[in-house]
Amino acid sequence: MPVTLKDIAKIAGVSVSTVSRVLHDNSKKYTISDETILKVKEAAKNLGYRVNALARGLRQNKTCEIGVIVPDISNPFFAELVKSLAGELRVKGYNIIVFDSDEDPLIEQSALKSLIEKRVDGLVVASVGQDFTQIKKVRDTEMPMVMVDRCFDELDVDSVSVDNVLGSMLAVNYLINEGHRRIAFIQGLPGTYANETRLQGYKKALHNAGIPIDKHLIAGNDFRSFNGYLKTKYLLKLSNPPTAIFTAGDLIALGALEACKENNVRIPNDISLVTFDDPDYASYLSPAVTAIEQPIKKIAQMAVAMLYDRISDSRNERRKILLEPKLNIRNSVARISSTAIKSQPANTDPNNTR
Amino acid sequence: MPVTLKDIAKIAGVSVSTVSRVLHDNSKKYTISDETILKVKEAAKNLGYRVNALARGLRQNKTCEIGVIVPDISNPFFAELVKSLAGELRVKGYNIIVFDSDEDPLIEQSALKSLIEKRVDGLVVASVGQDFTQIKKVRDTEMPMVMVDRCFDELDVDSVSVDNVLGSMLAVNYLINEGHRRIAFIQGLPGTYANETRLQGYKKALHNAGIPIDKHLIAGNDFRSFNGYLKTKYLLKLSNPPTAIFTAGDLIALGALEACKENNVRIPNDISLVTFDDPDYASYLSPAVTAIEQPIKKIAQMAVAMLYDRISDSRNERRKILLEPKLNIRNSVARISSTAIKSQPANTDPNNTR
DNA sequence: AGAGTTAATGCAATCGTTTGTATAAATTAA
DNA sequence: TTAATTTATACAAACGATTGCATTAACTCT
Repeated sequence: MPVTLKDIAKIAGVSVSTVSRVLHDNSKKYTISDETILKVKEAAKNLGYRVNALARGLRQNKTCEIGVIVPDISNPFFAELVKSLAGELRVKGYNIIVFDSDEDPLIEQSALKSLIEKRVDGLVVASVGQDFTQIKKVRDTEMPMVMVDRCFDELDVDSVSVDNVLGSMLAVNYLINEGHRRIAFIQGLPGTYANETRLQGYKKALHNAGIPIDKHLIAGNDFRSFNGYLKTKYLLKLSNPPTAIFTAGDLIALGALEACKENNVRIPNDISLVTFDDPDYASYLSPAVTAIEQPIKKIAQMAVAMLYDRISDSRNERRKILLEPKLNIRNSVARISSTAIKSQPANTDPNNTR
Repeated sequence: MPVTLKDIAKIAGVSVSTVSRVLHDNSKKYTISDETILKVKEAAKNLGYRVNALARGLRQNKTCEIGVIVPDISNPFFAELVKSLAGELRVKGYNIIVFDSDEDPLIEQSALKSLIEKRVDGLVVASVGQDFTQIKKVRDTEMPMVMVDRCFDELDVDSVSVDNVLGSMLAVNYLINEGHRRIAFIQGLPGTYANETRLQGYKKALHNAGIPIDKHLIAGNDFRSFNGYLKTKYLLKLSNPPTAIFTAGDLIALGALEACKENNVRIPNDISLVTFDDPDYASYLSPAVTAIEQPIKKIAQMAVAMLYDRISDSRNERRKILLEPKLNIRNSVARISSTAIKSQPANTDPNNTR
């Protein structure tokens, strides 16, 4: 059985409260003789004392734990985010409890339940959901919470994310500048914040350029790679296929690459590719993929700062932070001459055997 | 303030113990009238009761939490491992508390401390360490623990990992069969289990083939990509450079790719590459990289099963499990004719401008 | 020398559960 | 009808810490 204050008290011949003060209480409110301090510390060390965080948390009504929920920790974006959050929080004296909701609202819900029961001091949530009833319930609690990446426009809640609309516009504008007109969008899970805002940016960029939106060029239904694979196959089979694909997430792009490879469609010669998210390996892909980079570290920093503010003072007003994305140009986009676009179908490459 | 059993008891007009039994106790040891059950459940629902896991854990002496420590959660291998562990444990009713030690033994140590203080029911540890004094101390506790991926040969402790020696041999034997003789090894952190065993396999394969070990061809000192980058640059500059590089981890391979790209060294034409670890994106890299795949899901399953055994019965003997790795052949290795090898220096390609 | 301080420590309540034992009322058995 | 049993519930002691208050002894001041 683990050692308790009581055990130490017995051996050191003092009371439990004295032991507690020696070991944990730094407020010099109580004076304790050097001799006692020595005896207690000695005994604690010999017995290998470890404070019971449950008992302490119960008594102090705080746990120094922050709950983190992400939809998919194997997605490099979230892995990096979790790492950054953990780093930021560690220096502030907090540990994190991570839940992977596996893109499943039910798991997310049970994760929320668990974390609340554990009495974490705060929550950082990247929600799967298209629907915010559960999140709203938590917000209406005194539980400090900030949402990251996946949040809800309509819900008044602290949140930090990248400016997805701007990100998509950067990507699509770049494609347009390179001469593309038929630009497909393979989206993630419809109804989610990340997806809707990215879609919105895509549409806005096309609209600004006076390019009508062709709904056959918008496909996809989740953020996984298989979705990218399937929808790329579909797009390549269109009678009038796109000259460029913009994917809503890194995994989708991976799937798109696979589909192109299988169909012997070369990037960027036969079709161009840009993706939202910029994982470390993007520059080593075949070809190096042009991508929208999110400032992950900064997202984590802001989220932690906001959470900290809310923990300290729950009564200030809620904020929604948008950070700037960045376009990293690599080799997955081909320039198309505008004459070619006007005079003939996009796919002019005889090697393209799709 | 959160709702407690007391609040419910007051409203329902019964005692706290009755409330507790209605809400949580499934042992039909105590009979409670339907009327009371209804009243209590009603009140609990109305008040939005959430059990306090701290109080419960304290009383029951268990938390249903498992601590997980990994050296780098942004490494896809560990991200995937954590995800698998979380999935396996969730169905068994356990949550996980993840710590990222950031390859730092001091952080690992403080993570261990935190987790023990939190009274987790068990630990799954992929240790950074070259040194197992801390881990040994934990093992000698009644805390159930299993080590994964990074363990210690000399320490008697439950562990699950891939057969690293075999994995390296698969990789190196394959290179040898393709005609390579000058095979470099870019290693990870020396002194760690994963590294030493992989190095051992590398040496053994060379030895079995009667190829002497050239210590200039063994370089590197951690598992990060920058290490791969630097050491590849170094290897390329050797007067008698290797014809193939075998890297000890996926991130190292990424660094190697970058260095080759910068030096206009083509893979596999100018140099071949094989890596330990096989992340999802490996097949989409430029070129698709031949890699040693670890059965991550199986590692997680075994680890959880073993941990579970130990939690149920701490007195059975400790086991060390080795799982089989798999060689996934892709396009990063060139066949070298044996005549070329015998008659002239390995690098015969005039395009190689290193 | 007595009053007032200060130093050093102990007592006991508390946090929110769980759970063994006790108890009262209702039912059954003899 | 009374003892034995069952049903339904309450009491109270843990779990291991923290912390306001009380207490004792020693010291300082006048």
